[in-house]
Amino acid sequence: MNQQIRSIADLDRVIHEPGRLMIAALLFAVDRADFVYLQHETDMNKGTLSSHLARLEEAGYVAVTKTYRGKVPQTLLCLTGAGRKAFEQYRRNLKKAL
Amino acid sequence: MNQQIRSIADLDRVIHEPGRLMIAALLFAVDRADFVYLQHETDMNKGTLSSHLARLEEAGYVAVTKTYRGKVPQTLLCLTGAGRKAFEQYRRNLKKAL
DNA sequence: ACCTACCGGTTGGCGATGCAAACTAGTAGG
DNA sequence: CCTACTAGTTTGCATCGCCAACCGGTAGGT
Repeated sequence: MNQQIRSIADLDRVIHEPGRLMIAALLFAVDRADFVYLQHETDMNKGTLSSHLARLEEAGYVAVTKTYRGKVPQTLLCLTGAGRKAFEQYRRNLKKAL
Repeated sequence: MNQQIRSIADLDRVIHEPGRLMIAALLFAVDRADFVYLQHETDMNKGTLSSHLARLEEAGYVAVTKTYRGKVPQTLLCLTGAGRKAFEQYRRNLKKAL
């Protein structure tokens, strides 16, 4: 099993899922975003977005902060250190492979 | 929804699955391989490999040729034109995104 | 006060998917 | 004949992604 192929087999499945990859890529770039922004940017419905965020949080890759903007609730998301690392590692692996 | 993110959402799920991505990358490089070679190269068990190959064939991305090497059966795999195209498109999309 | 509509998000149910164990078909050796 | 091996395929299950329905709260209309 050669090295390029190995790096594909090692891809982090949490990040690999396109929905979550979009989220990770966005948060990696902007560092902090709210739920609604992500929803529009990724073109996912709320349910899908919510479940992907839950998965990323559970993996320790994003931090979720619930707050209020005036009187309306707002959920803020940002990548954790582990999240940035995982995303960078994921990118390296893919580059090695392709 | 910006362009980089769009290109993630457009990733071909048939190719995106790591098991199949390995197969596609290998076949893209070597152009023709048999089942056993793929199995060792990808480190998948036969069942997994078989089902991924079936999916790729059904998508029209790989051509499956059953033949014999002496008296033992041998299944040869190679990427079709559509397969090469899909793989190249997949690579372009990822590069745009990362 | 009540009703309706809307915003921000979560949960439930279901169909699709990946995976490995079990199975099949044919070959070779004892 | 019996056992073991090669080369794959099928079956069953557990997980996953996705959308619809739901929930809590706010704002506006009557």
